[in-house]
Amino acid sequence: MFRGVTNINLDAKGRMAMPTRYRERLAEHCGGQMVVTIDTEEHCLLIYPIDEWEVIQRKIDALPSFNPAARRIQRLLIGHATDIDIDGSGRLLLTQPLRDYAQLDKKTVLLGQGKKFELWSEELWMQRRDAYIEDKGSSEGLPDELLSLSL
Amino acid sequence: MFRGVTNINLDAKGRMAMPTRYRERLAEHCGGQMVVTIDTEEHCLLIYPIDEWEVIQRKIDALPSFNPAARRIQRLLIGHATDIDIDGSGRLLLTQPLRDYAQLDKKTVLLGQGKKFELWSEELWMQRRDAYIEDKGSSEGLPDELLSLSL
DNA sequence: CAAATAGTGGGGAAAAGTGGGTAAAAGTGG
DNA sequence: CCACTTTTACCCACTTTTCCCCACTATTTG
Repeated sequence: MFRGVTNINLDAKGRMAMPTRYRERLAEHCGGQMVVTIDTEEHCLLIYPIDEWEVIQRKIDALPSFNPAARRIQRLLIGHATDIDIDGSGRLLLTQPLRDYAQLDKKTVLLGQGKKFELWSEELWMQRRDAYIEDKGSSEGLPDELLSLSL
Repeated sequence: MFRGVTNINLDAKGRMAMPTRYRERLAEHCGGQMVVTIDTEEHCLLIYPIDEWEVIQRKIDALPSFNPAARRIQRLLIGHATDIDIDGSGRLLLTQPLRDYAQLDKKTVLLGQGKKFELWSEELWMQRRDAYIEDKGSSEGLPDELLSLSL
């Protein structure tokens, strides 16, 4: 279970140093093999350990091909999914298309999100986060599981 | 069950000394491993023993990814959840993002709240507390469990 | 009033982050 | 098919930050 927020600077080559506290787990869990793809709802990247990703890809593959929404998800998610290994210094080399999509320059933010990570441009994340915080109390559309949640 | 209110000064490095009366319980209960995250409705921090937190995270993780309200909670709560161990002197080193969110400078207030703690900036807490006291009698919207509660 | 315990502050070793440089590999064109 | 160019990946060294530990001060209690 990943969690927590980390500010990370990409270097001139577009490499992202994975925070050390995750590295050991990732190394033993999947040998540092990751899959990076895009979030279809937000301009951020999703970073999965390869085994977690494969489970998800199988589910997406199984969606009905003639449903337009399903096709959209398939093309976007699977189409952008890129295999990237963590190098000897614990870094991920992000490809140009991925960086472009999420508008990543130097300053980025990595969010632990359970079985995956999200990578945001710092600027975009701040905006999104502030919007979310403003948004409190709007409890329409909450799933029942959430309404009964006791924190 | 934690309870009670304590005034605590953060030091120059942003460290918060956990009151001694809680330390022993926390040490044997979870080895001093804590998880600190933000409250999505108020500008304060939530501090959980790690085992309590893991239960909550599993529930939140399981929420549907395409529900916007669920995404909001996931990004805010899990995204900000930071693993922090109590150091040899019984202190928690709070990260910059967490301190920023709750507007913590030096003077803070720690509230025991059952299975978790809340940490407020003293100033914000005073305001909030006064507002709550003013607000008495507004018993609309109380859940049934509360209406039938006998103190 | 003294001793013990809690609170506070800071310094330094170790680890993490960062930035190239070079060698190998892949791609391209003649 | 070979040679040249460009890209990729791996490695090493340097800088910065983190965190751990120790010492000092304040406060409480017997």
